[in-house]
Amino acid sequence: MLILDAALPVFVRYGFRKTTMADIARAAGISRASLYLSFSSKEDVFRAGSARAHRQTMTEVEVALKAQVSVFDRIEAAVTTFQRGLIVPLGASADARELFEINMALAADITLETRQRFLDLISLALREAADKGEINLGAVDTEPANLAGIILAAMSGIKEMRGAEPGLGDDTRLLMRLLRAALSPRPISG
Amino acid sequence: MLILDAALPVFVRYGFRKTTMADIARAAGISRASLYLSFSSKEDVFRAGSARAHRQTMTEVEVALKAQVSVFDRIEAAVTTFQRGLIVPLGASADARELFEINMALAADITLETRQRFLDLISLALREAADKGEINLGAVDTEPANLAGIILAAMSGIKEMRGAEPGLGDDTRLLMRLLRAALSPRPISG
DNA sequence: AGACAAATGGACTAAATCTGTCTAATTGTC
DNA sequence: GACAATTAGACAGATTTAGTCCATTTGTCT
Repeated sequence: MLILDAALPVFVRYGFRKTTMADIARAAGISRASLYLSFSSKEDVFRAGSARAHRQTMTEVEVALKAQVSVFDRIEAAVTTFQRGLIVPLGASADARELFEINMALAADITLETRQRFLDLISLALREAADKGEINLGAVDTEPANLAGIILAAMSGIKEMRGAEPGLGDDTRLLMRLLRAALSPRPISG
Repeated sequence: MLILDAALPVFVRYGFRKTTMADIARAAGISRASLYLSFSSKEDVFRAGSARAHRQTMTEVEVALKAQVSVFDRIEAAVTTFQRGLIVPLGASADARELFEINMALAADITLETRQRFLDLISLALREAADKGEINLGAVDTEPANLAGIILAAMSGIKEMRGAEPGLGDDTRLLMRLLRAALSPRPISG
């Protein structure tokens, strides 16, 4: 949807409150009347935009998890994709907090569903890798779902602390090295 | 003035229209009531902020023109300072056009005075350099004021075309090399 | 040309927001 | 406690916005 592609950057730039339907229509290159033919309210635009971004990002995440590389590389790619699609854009906004709250008020279901689906996909990847002997879960003695939960929690924690700073990528890579070292079936050094 | 230091980034971020007195007060860490103790209106805040930025930048420009280096280096430093203080910040705004127009509506006098003063300073530097034989104006057969005018015009033209792109600095340096080559008393190649 | 659907400009009301002003209460300082 | 500075909060009036509606225009198809 072209309108949503135009609307999301406007929300990111001005925040929800300061963004008007006229702003969105202008950005989309249509009239305000036309905008109301597609969406019934500003909340509606935002909800649809959030849903679109979540759907789009998850499609990319699924692609990343299908690549013919190690499970670590696939998970790292999935995490990076998730961050770039749903975390960094919000962090780049001057009104990140407002947008987060509005998103939770208007599109909590989509957001929580997406988060859960991301968890499931990571869990599945870990479980399959464990079955193939690619990784060794015995060393950390836990279920794939718990590991996936840790990864997601660390991601949001890193985001919380670093905001839109460049260090975000570094911390994420460090997290991935940790995972790699902990789950590799053979000792790293010896 | 702390309030103005806080207010200007807000104007740059949201534009004049979308910026409210509540936004400015919040950014300055004071109450809206207090803000009205110092300024009588939003226009007043903007005007004072513009004046402050212009004054501050011109002070820096004067310092740059006093350095003990070649007239070319002094002028280049002055131009860079001018750009960094008054051009780039506006260009970084999403509402650059609105801010420019508002500035011309509310603070045209300050802006034009500053521009004229900048012209005079550059002219003076060129004239003094010519008197000392550091540069040769005969090759271009014109007055220092005209040369200064060209420099300022080229600056605004470059800004117009490149916006906030990184190429702005490159074009400016090229302009300075041109100036250097044209005014050097001895031929560059022989 | 004529028929048809989609998009538009513009008008409109009600609700929300913002401005600028004011006062009583609060805060911090001497 | 006295004092000045700052504040929260209320307020009226002006401006902006949301959401709706319709007559007109635009573009497409036959």
